[in-house]
Amino acid sequence: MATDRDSVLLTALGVLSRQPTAAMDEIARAAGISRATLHRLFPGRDALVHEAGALAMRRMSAALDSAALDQGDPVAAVRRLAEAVIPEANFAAFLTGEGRLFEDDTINDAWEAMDARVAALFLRGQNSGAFRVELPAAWLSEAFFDLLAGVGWAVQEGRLAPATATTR
Amino acid sequence: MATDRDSVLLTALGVLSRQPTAAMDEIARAAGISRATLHRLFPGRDALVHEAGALAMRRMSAALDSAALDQGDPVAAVRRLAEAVIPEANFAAFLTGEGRLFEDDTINDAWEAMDARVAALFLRGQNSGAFRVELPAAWLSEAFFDLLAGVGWAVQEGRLAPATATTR
DNA sequence: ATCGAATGAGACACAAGAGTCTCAGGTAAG
DNA sequence: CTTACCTGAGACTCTTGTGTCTCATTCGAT
Repeated sequence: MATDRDSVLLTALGVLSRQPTAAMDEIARAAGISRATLHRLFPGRDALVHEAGALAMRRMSAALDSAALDQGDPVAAVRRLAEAVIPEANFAAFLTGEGRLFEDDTINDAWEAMDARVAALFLRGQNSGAFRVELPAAWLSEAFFDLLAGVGWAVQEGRLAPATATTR
Repeated sequence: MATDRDSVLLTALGVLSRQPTAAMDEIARAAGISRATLHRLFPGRDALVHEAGALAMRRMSAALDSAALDQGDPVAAVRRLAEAVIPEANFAAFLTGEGRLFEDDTINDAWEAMDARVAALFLRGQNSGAFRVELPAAWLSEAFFDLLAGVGWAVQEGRLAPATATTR
């Protein structure tokens, strides 16, 4: 886990989520390194965005882990989920915006696994009677990530600073 | 309003919402015309995406018009809104995905006007006691468009065919 | 059948970005 | 101090997409 690569990936994430067509040049300058070293760290643009996506996915998964979705009251779990995941909203925005990433099986599977975990939480809440049952849990999960990406966009455009939760 | 330009714009909309970096070549072939005529219709790529965005915005505005948001029961109005606008969800997905469009004042203003109309509906519902007041109406509007774009993405990726409403 | 306008196909130059390479300068370890 | 390694800067090639042009063909109207 070289911290250097990760720090470069984080700034790349920031640049690319604002401008998906940003050139390697701009990414390198934003990261404070030269284009040459950027190519030394990552063999090409594809590898860069791929690893950036993987990092974003790892961060989101870690956020889900920290929320302990399968424990305690479902309502409280959803609240924990929101609090844990909203700080990472920009990652969600990047992932949904960079559609090409879902051509990759690894990332696609990871995303579906996340989706399944959130859907399981909603399903648990529905079974326990805490949530409404009009909508399938899978839709609720989908909608949750849509809203999360929306928060990410909103933060990027500067019309949101300290976003908070309140769900359902 | 020459229908030919519009039909080309519609297919361009379809291609670009799936792949924002699609080349003029692909767009032309998807529209069944040659690259030359595409350039005869639209002076350049910028003009094409700009007009496509304007068309998408016109369609969404028309959908809002048909929903008569300021009349009748707020709950029924939201339901009408959803039914009118979900068929145009792909346009919303395109607009939110093509972030560069919002550098244009015309499109930006039109979007904000739409946002304001929806926010006004939610505010009206809140004032009449039909909707909850925990969330600002502006947030509800924002979230509504986020979900709409999400539906658009979902349809494009084929995991949704006859999407229906059910809101709140 | 003829004329005219629009279209498609292809060639062309131009620009931008990606990827590679070399070389000079700086830094840390010995 | 010296050496080995890493980095930045710049040049270079290659690819890709854009925009423009020309010319032959086709389609429709007269």
